Amino acid sequence: MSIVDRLEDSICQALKDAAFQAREAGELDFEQLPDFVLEVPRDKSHGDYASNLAMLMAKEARKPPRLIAELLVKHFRREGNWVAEVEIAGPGFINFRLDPGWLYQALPLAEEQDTAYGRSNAGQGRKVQVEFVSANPTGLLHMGNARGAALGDTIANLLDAAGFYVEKEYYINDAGNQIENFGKSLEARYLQQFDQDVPFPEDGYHGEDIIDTVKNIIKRDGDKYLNMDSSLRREFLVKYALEEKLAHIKGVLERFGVNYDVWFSEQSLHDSGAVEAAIRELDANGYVYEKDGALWLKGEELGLEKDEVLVRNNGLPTYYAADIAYHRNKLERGFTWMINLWGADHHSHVARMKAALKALGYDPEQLTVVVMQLVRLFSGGEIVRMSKRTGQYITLSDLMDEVGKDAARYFFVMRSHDSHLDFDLDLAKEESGENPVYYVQYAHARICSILRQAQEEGISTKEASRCNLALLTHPSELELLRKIADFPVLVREAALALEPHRLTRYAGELAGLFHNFYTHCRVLNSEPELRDARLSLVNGVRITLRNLLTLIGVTAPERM
RNA sequence: GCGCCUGUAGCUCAGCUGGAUAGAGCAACGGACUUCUAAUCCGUAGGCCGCAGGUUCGAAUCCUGCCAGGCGUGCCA
Repeated sequence: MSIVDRLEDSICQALKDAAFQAREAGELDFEQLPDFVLEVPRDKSHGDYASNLAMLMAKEARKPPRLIAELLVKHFRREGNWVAEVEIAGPGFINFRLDPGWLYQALPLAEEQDTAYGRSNAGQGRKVQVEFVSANPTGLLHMGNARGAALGDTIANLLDAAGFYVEKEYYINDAGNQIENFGKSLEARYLQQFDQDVPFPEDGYHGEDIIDTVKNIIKRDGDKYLNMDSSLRREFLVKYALEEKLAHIKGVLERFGVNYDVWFSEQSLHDSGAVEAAIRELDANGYVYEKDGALWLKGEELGLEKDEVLVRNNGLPTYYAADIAYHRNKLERGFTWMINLWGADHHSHVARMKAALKALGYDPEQLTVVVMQLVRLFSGGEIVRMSKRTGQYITLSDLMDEVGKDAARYFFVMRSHDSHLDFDLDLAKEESGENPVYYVQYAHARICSILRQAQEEGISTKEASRCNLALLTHPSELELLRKIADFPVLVREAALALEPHRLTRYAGELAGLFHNFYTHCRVLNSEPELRDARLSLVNGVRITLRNLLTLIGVTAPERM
């Protein structure tokens, strides 16, 4: 448990005890304590913590909030919770001022836990799966996929740090219509390479990349597929192209710092009969009927807007049916929490997926879909136009060439997932503090520089617990300590909320506090005792920054 | 039409389960380098929190209606 949690728990407990004691003394009347909060006030003059308990009790106790606050304060016990002062303010807030001593505990803790600082056991080993990107293996990764990759990977990192057992998975859509389509497109490009005048399929894949793919095929196998039955030819072409595309996607994601535990093939669900089995189970549960030669799911009965097709009248199961089988498979593998990252264009699928889980007898709450809004690229203040029709777009690979992995990952995580993301290419390339990534990385590099020089000057680093940390009294030092102490709470809460953007926000704040400290406090030229305490502080910031950047998938450079 | 998301400073966005006087970064303006990396720091200015009601001690936050933008509303995925 983090020192912040411990502190907050003990103050809350003392508040509750105070209320019960007041009741015992016959001064206060209530049945049950309301759900009150203990929070950090915006305004520092309101102390380190404030509680609204007295105001919430006013109605039931039929006493003015300020009077209740007085009673609570009278019975409030300060032992063991670092509370130095208690005061009543405003409409009935109880404000607490703490002995700064509690903050100093953060440094020995961070130092001792080192790379584990920030981790917790909130998840208690619960088995969770994060499925993300899952782009069709028929093309290249675009900006939407890139955002999904950065967000998904960071969410997985967060959950891992919060004590969950996490597996990352990529669902390969290697079946169904789009593969059919892919085959037609490949075939057309293939034949075109031999100067045959074949029309390109209307809904085909226009990307230039598949022209390269067929060229590679020709390089390897020549005209082997030229005089061949069309369906057989497509089968060969698709098989080759899927392998190539998938290998490419894997490579790009690896370069982006994303490594999956499982690559799951949709086709395998068809081959194993899992799709059929899922439909049978839905049927057994009474949610399936036949109409117009197709099999339908009784969506309306499950709260959907309309019924949905599971198997088309041509006998082929829909993507939906396969997805139902897929999620059933996930649950059968023992995951009790499934997290999917989907683009906003798939949001209507969320309700359908949850309805299906319900129909299978599972709790829909076991699935959380993080829906991401669209990404717009900006360059020179102008939107970079992308065309799906012509296949002209900036890929994740291009983006990394342009701005680097660190900036790309940081920028994608910076915004809340349900907010549109304007990605400023110029800013991401900028090597200055205007670029939020550099700003944070620079703080880390500066710290490393100080520690390096200390070492060069032969200053031996002392353990935090052996330093006189009470010498750290400058406001910028206290704020830094407070921020470091908060880190484990931040990680836990960002994980449970599935909100990685809290990390980048915190990163900017922590780096800012450090830069401020840096200009106001000297480390190496201070008196030895103070110097050692500050070295310890700076080291605590280093550990926190490094762990933080690691969660985001961004490097923490020692020099810049 | 219906469903989901969004609307907060000039721009890009935070604001956790409702809490005290609404925040950050950038842009603007004014300052700070003999001293551990100026890729930095400090200060100033900037707001009917889309609009209108409601809930209550208290609303950017919850509810309802409206306005604006995005996405969706296939036997596509």
